[in-house]
Order: sequence, then C-alpha cells, then structure tokens
Amino acid sequence: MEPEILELESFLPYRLYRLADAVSREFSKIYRDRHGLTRPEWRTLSGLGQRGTMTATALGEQSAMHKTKVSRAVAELERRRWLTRTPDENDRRVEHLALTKAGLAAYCEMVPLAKAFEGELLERMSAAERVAIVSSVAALEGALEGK
Amino acid sequence: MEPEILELESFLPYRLYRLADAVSREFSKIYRDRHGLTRPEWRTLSGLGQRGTMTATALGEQSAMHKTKVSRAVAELERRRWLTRTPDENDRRVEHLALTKAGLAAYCEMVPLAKAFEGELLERMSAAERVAIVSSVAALEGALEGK
DNA sequence: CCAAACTTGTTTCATTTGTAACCATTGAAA
DNA sequence: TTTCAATGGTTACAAATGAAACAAGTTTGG
Repeated sequence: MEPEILELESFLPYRLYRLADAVSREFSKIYRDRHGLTRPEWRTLSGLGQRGTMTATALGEQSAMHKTKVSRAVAELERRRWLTRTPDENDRRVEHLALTKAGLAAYCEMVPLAKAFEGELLERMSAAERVAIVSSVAALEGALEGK
Repeated sequence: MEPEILELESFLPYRLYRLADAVSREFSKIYRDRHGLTRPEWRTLSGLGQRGTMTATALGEQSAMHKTKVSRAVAELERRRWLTRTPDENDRRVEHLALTKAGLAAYCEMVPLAKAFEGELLERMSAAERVAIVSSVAALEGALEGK
C-alpha cells in the first residue's frame, strides 16, 4: 500500500508558523536596530505604554509571555531605567510596573514605526484580503480554543 | 499632546505570532509525546517522508530551517537510525538523505495524526473561513515578499 | 594550472528559552 | 491560631537557537 503523504508546504501549522516567523523577524529589526530590544522587552514596553501601569502577571497575560520572560524583560527595562516598580500596598507580593519618562519616550518613538510597518503590509493586500486575514485569524484562534 | 497608543492585542505581527505559536505548540505535543521529536526533527522527518531523498540544503529550503537546525536534526535522526546518508558521487560535499524503514514507519504513523489535527481545526471553522485563512495567509506572505 | 571565491555541512560559543525548583506572601481551612 | 494550598515573582539549570568561524570540496578567472 502507498504510504500516505503530508505536504508540508501547505500544512496549516507549518504555513502559519513560517509566516508569523517571517513577519515577526522582519518587524523585530525595527526594535532591535533602534533600541537593541528583544521581543519580550518590546512586548513589555508596548504593554506598559498602552495600559500605563500593570503587574508582571497582567503583562504576561496580555502579551502571551511566560512569567520568566516577563521577569527577565522587566529586569532589563528596569536596568535601563525605562520602568519603575512600585510595591502594592495591600499585597506585598505584587509590584506595579510603569514606564519612566525615558521608557515612555522610547515607546512613543516606536508606536508610529510599528503602525507604519503594519500599514505597509496591509497596504499591499486588497481590501477584501485585509478583512479576511483579520477575521480568519480570529476564527482560527477560536477553533483552537476548544482543543 | 496625547501619546499615540498601539493596541498590542490587535497588532498584526503579535496576533499572528501568538496564533502560530499556540497552534504549533498544540501540534508539537503530538510528535513530542509520540516520539520525543523536536520541531526541526519533525520537519526533517516530514520533508524526507514527503520527498523521499533530499540534501540538507534542500531540506532547509523546503522547511524554512537554518542550516544548523537541519544539521542537528539530521544528526539526531541518524543516531536513531531513522535516516541514512549517501555521499553524492559527483560532489563530495553533498550527502543524500533518506529515511530508513524505521524512519518511514514513524513518518507513516505521524501523517494521519497530523492530518487529523489540521482537520479538527478546520472543521471548527465555516467553509468561508477555511477559504479565507488559506488565501489570506498566502496574500500576506506575498505582501511580505516585497519588503 | 593555480589562487581566490564560493558552496556544503559541521562545530563552537554566546544568547534565549522553558521547566522546575524556589522564596516570600497571602488566603482558606481546621 | 496554625497549618496548608495557592499566588506573585525570581532563579538555577538544561536544552534550543543563531551567528560566526570552520573544514572540506568545488568552481572560476587569470
């Protein structure tokens, strides 16, 4: 009997991973070249810039990072004096993180670059494709939920 | 002036990466639990199963892996006696890789599991969404090309 | 023919990552 | 209360990764 074949190039998990990896790699050049940030550091900066003040746990949830990544990213941004920690008054295990002026400046510099990157990508697609990518990513996320 | 905000949760590179990571992680359980394979090893097995015989360079191109990943994955599969190397007759730098009986058996066991995984995901989406995900991933890949 | 440039594939080293153990603190139960 | 499980966060260790140097072989241009 013929062995059943899997075509890797069109296998969804592979396809998706390769695309995301390529996009992420391309985008990472921006924050790497600009500020020497790693992806966890960029996400941390981004999360705090967006929300203002967050705990490490909240950061991990928002940006889908393991707590060790968060811990290390926060440590590095603190070393740069891009963020400060404020102990919670009621629960002494918790720290509230917030960007300093320098951190906020870096964030404000990055935001337009990030939007421009995303814009350039979307610009090269038709309007229908733009809708399709957003909605089908959501659909697939939903499909994965139940597994 | 208000600082411009980036909403990470809907930022395409993040969105895409998170989805691909989740899908890949879920799928990786299958080859990890079953055979203790890493992702590069799985891709190598998959490439050779699909194509029969390939060089390391070809494997890297097909499955978007850095040559060091290929090198290490091949070494591990060889250690397991899942593949053999045959020196090229004309160019002694090149080795042709092929699965052994044991390697092929593992591949044949994995293929239906992989297809079932993909099928279960797609099954949870509407027909329109299935079309949309495939075509919009292709469109985005195309858009990234030109960058 | 021969040196320089290039290709294939491996190895080395530094960095990044994930797992698990860990510390400190809190909340809940006995 | 006192103990025990759960939580927030860090650290230690092992594995995975990427960049760059490398060895071996091949091609090309003078």
